[in-house]
Order: sequence, then structure tokens, then C-alpha cells
Amino acid sequence: MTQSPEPVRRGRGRRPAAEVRREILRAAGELLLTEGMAAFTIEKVAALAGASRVTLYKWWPSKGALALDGYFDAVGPTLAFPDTGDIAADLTAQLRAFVHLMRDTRAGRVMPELVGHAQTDPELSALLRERYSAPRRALAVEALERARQRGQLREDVDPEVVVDQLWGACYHRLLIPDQPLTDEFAEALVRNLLAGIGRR
Amino acid sequence: MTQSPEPVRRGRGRRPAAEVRREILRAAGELLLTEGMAAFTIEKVAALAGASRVTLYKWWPSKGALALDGYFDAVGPTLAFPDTGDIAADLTAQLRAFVHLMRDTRAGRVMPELVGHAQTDPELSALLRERYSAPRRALAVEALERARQRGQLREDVDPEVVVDQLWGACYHRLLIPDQPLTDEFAEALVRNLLAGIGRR
DNA sequence: ATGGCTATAAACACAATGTCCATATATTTC
DNA sequence: GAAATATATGGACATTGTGTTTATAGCCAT
Repeated sequence: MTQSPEPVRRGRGRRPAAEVRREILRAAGELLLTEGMAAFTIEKVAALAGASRVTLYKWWPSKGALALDGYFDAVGPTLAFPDTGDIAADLTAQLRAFVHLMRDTRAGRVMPELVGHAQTDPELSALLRERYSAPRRALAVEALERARQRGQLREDVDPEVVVDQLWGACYHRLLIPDQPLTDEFAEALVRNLLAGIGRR
Repeated sequence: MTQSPEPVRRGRGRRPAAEVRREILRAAGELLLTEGMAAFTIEKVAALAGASRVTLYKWWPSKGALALDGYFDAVGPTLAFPDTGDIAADLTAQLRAFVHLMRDTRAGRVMPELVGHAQTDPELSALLRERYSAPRRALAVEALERARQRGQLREDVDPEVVVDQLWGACYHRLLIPDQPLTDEFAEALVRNLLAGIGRR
């Protein structure tokens, strides 16, 4: 159990909106990261925030939207894609960091659940794309574009496809876990793709 | 609304187990393929099958297990991986068929929802691995192994990783749809990986 | 035919959703 | 400072779904 200082039973009446909103986001993030998406309910978030369910329904259109806001409130944006000029090294480093994040942190272990829930929640699907996947994908695509312009990649390669063959492969092992997600895997992804797996 | 001939109100008392079971599976498959996983509830399956909820709870331990059984009842196994001896052509053909299945059929559109639900249902996760992903992955791995033994692939390549860089990339575009899943994409996947995307 | 197995209806407790209301009060406006 | 506005609140409600218990009814094998 994560020990919130207080469930804080409040009196009736209005409180500053910003404060309530902050409290709700904190509660949503905490519940999501400790209990996971299966146990994430509007009711529990409201109780944990010491707020009324009606208030949540007023501001968030769906459970998914609330969960994602709670996720970012707890985790922060954390976007970075260092560019050293060596695309092979940069991709490997970035993928290893991603593997570490997904395997060894609470935030990482929750993300597959959010993606999973998005499969039946169009609201969350759109938000996840806008605020999570699209910005991250864009960073990788830009790095690959720069590498191509430096002459490190073939001219006819579509960076968008490359992203799917690197990060998409990792998500595959996360979401459909037949095989483990390891550092060696991350390294093999880059090796295979840059050098090619074909003979001659 | 899908118009079943009759909700068929039956009297109390026992009916042949096999018949009930068949009817439940049919109902589960129908509901899953027409309404999707979000609307898939034990209650609706029971009503559609003209069966008692208690009967469902007796035979299926979870909603996910019932959904997967219904899926296979409706779709069938459909496993095939033709091997013409040309690994590039075989992979491309197989991936194009996969893209078509996922994009243009009801069964395909439901699979991401099952994978999504599995993220918060360990029962379904295990069943999906055993009965869906593992057998399919094994077929692809075997084909790649044979190609390597024919000398069409580098000796040091791990077929398991290659599978993630081909099918995993497709699942990525299915589950986190930033970019469209197209035939051209399927072809680019094989091209990139066999020839490599690096310069020189 | 008889006894065991199993499907059935009905009822229950529970949890969660989503929407009402009337009331209380912080903040804004005059 | 007083009035108006916005908004959070508890409590209530109907609805849906879960998962279980109970007593009853009928198929099937022996």
C-alpha cells in the first residue's frame, strides 16, 4: 500500500479548482502506477483524492483520458534523443534505454496496459497517439533523417518503417511476450537492420 | 443489431452438455466478431446462447478464455507457411497475407482487442501465447531456419529477432497506429532487413 | 427405474458507471 | 463590502456487470 498522507475528508462546498485538479491528478498517477490499469476506476481515484466522482466526470470524458493525465503527472515528459553523429551507436543507446525503462520501472510496466486499454477506448487511443507515441516517433524519425543526410543510411530508406522495425519490435515483445526483452535483443535489432541479414 | 432467429427461452432443467457448449461458443464468437471486445460480457453471451450465466462460469474461468474460445470457434485455426525456397518472396507473401487479414477481416480487427485485453488479464495472456502467437511464431522461425541452412541468411542471425522485426513491426502499426498498415510497408520490411539499410 | 450429473431460474451481495439534485462556499464582479 | 457566479460537495438513483448460492428439473448411464 502506498501511504497517502490522508484521504482527507473535506466539508461540503467549493474549493479552488486548481487545487482539486492537482489532487486528482496526483491520485490518478499514484493509483495507476501502484495498482495498474485493471484496478484503475473513477471511484477509487475520487476516493484517493478526497474528491467527488461528479467532479471527475465533469473534467475528464473517459477513464482512459484520466489515466493518461495521471500517468504524465506522475512520470513527466522525459523526451530526449542525443545525436552523437554515429547512428548505430545512438540507436543502440536509445533502444537500451527504452528496454530498461519498460522492464525496470513502474512507468514502463504500466505503458503496455495503457496501450492495451486504448484498443477498446478511441478516446485514449487518440490521446496516446498525440501525447505519447507521435512525439517519440518523430524524434526517432528525425534522427534517422539526419543520419541519411550524413550518408550513413541508404537514400531510398523510409525512416518511418525503420522505427517500426526497431521500437515496434520491442513493443511486440512487450505486448505479446513470447520472447524476453533484453539488452542483447536491442543490440541485435540495430545490427540486423543496418548490416542486413541476407547473404552476399 | 444482429438478429438471432430466437433468444429461445427454455425451461428449467438439464440439456445435453455438448449442445449447450456448442451454442455458447457460437454465441461468444458471434458477439466478439460483431460487437468487439468492449461489448463482450458474460451476461450477453449467456443471453445470446440462451444459456444460464452459471453454466458459463462453470466452464470458463475468465472472460478472456471464453472470448478466445469463441474466436477460434468462429475463425478456425488457419495456419500455413508455404516454403518455395525463396525466403524473400515467402516472407513478403506471408506478410502481405497478414496485413490483408488484419486490415480487411472482422477476425483481424478483433485480434488487437484481444491482445489489448490480455495486458490486464494474465489468463488470456497465457492462452493467447499458447494457442495463437507461439504456434505462428514457430512457423516463421522454422522457415527462417531453413533459409539460413540453405545459405540465404547470415549464419549469426537469430530468427527470433527477425520475426519481431517483421511481424512485430506490423503489430506495432496495428496496436499503436501512428502510421498505416499497407502492402508497401510489408514489402519495405523485407527489403530493409534482407539488404540492410546502412551505406556500404 | 434409479441415481448421479448438470443445466436451469431466481435471488443475492457487491462494485462500478453515469447522472440527478440541493446545498455550501471560494472567487469574481460591482 | 455585498452580490453574483462558478463549482465542489454528499446523497440519491437507475443501470449494468460480476460472481456465488440455492433449490429444482431433466438427461444419461448403469
